[in-house]
Amino acid sequence: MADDSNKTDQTVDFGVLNHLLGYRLRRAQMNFFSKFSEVCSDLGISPGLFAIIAIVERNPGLTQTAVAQALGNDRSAMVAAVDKLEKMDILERRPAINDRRSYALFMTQQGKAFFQTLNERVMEHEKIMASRLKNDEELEWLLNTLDVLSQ
Amino acid sequence: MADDSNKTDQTVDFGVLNHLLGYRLRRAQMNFFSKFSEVCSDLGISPGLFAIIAIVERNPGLTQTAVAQALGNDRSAMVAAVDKLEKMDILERRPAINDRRSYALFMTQQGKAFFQTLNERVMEHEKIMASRLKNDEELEWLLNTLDVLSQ
DNA sequence: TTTAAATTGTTTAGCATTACACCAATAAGT
DNA sequence: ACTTATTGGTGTAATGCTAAACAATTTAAA
Repeated sequence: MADDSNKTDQTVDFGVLNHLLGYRLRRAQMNFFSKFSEVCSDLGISPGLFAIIAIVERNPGLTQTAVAQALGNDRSAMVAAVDKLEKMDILERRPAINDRRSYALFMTQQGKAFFQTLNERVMEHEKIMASRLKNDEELEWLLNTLDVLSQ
Repeated sequence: MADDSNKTDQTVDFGVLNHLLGYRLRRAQMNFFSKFSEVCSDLGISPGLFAIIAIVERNPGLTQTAVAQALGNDRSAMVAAVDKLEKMDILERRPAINDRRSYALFMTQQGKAFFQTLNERVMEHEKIMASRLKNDEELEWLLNTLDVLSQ
């Protein structure tokens, strides 16, 4: 009806926004981000830090830039992150054996144990969110579809 | 095999990260964000600004906080955004008729035309991304699924 | 009616993220 | 030997998000 008076009713028409993948993706991702923070903030771990830990845990000895490239981050952003994780005694820098410029990243003993509990929490949260889907097949389909849209 | 030597091979094992919805969502959303910027940065419109315009276009007369609540933003973040959109002559603040505290937001004449071209670009980009999916049914399913994961 | 509480737009500050240019040390290619 | 590329690191600017505070104003309570 598009009258020129002020809107006082509660309903808001989202129009094209409701059919845009980008907007829906943003809402879903922000929800995951806040939920993740609720679950892991007391451990001092953000989603970004968790990603770094997960990569180093599965690929011990990677250099900082290798981790940054894998995650699509800037090299410079790794410095503060690794500094923090090193101070938290989760991982450590060791001089690379064949390149005196670079460090190789390894989990500390305590870091390995820390990742266990951290991973448990994340997987628990993941299960809760995944339980909103119909079945495992739908979850697999969603993961694949998101991957298709990521390149 | 988890040897203690430095990794020199190209392949990186993403481990649990590959199966986490949050990580896949983030990658997909970041891809959409950068693609959106490529398409609309010359118009000076970010995804967040587009959302505001889309809401005001469909709901003329909403107050700033009403738009903020609809989009899940903070009221304070609206100020700079509306300032910018007002300077770009896309929308305007009018004093609310029944509340001298608040402004009602309306599209300008030029703003309506601007939204036309802006919307065309966004929908074109949307079609390209959606074409990666199998069919319209899959797109609808994805939109619904993302909505389920957004609350 | 008077008073207290809530709301609106706004400003400001802090925080994290991202991007970019730059640097010294080192490695690699010619 | 010499040039170029790479690595970790620093600094900086822009951005987005939160939270707190504030004056003006509205609403609710007494």
